[in-house]
Amino acid sequence: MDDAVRQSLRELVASCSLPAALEAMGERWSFLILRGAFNKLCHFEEFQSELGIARNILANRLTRLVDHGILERRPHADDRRKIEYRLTDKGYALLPTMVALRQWGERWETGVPANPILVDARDRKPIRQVQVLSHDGRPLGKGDMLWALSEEAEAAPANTEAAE
Amino acid sequence: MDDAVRQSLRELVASCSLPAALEAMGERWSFLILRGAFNKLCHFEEFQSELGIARNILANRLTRLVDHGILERRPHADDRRKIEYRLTDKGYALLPTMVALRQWGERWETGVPANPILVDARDRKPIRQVQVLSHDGRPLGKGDMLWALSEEAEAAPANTEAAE
DNA sequence: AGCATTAAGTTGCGAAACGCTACTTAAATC
DNA sequence: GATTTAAGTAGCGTTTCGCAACTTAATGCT
Repeated sequence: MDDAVRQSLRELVASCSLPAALEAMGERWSFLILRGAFNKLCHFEEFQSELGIARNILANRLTRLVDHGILERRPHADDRRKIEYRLTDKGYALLPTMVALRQWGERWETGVPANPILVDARDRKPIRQVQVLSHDGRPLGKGDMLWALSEEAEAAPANTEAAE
Repeated sequence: MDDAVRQSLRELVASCSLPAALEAMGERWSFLILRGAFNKLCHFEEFQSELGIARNILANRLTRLVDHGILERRPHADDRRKIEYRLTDKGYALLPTMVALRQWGERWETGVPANPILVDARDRKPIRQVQVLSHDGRPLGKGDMLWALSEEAEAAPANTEAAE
């Protein structure tokens, strides 16, 4: 690997937002708490008993996720002891990441197609595998992508299919 | 939340493969090492100097990723000091997860569309946002999915667009 | 009103993971 | 043969994790 390539890789790494994402979601339990929230858990004690996580760690993770704007903390109106944790839009935007990770685990770790499975609420058919797609919808595999400066990139056509 | 719902959630959690995926990829540095491998890093010293990770931790992560079949360790033929770490198919299968996480970070953490960007190698147009799609390609958002026993689910039609 | 219970944490402390620096080992190069 | 390179390993201090017990405030029970 020559120096020019190495240098461009270093720049690439510097401006990558993967570290930023991991700063928010990279600690132990963060994704499992998120999964819980997707599954309609919203109280401290629910998370604690469902996940079996230590209480101090749970408290720490919840405040962190709130600080990052992934969860929203709201005191319950009727019972002022209770506090509800709810996903924000930012939190919901992690759905593709979580589903992709789960699908990978199903395919390559547990091996089971798992029961229950996620289905489309409208027709109850199983959802697709999450994949990386080109602008016109072709699935992209390992050799099909490269890095380009945004100046070099072809102008992206308005996505015909809805964006996130 | 009544007991029936709670119970079904507990079963759901038990058979979810997210914990299995996190067991393989949930530790600090794992995703960054994976990103490095996607970017064609393959030697110990390359990972170390690009990521700035401590040597003992790197050694530990590499052997873990090899043990999980995500990376493959192969001694170099010409120079027997060198060892190459390469992604296996199982490792490449994490591409959607990684891209989804990076895109989320771009959109919600760093805010920058980042430079360089990932483009389709064929036409150099930016790739799409990774999203969860129904069997027929509709994007699915927060309320559009539910859990179903595989017996209950409608038979999935053969995916017209290629699977992973 | 007084006591028990519930919800959401906090505290203390031992165990495990992390990070830094220096050292080792084997192969290649000078 | 001496030096450099590649890939680790070892020692040790710091941080995070995990468990159990404790606290605080609101609610419910009689």
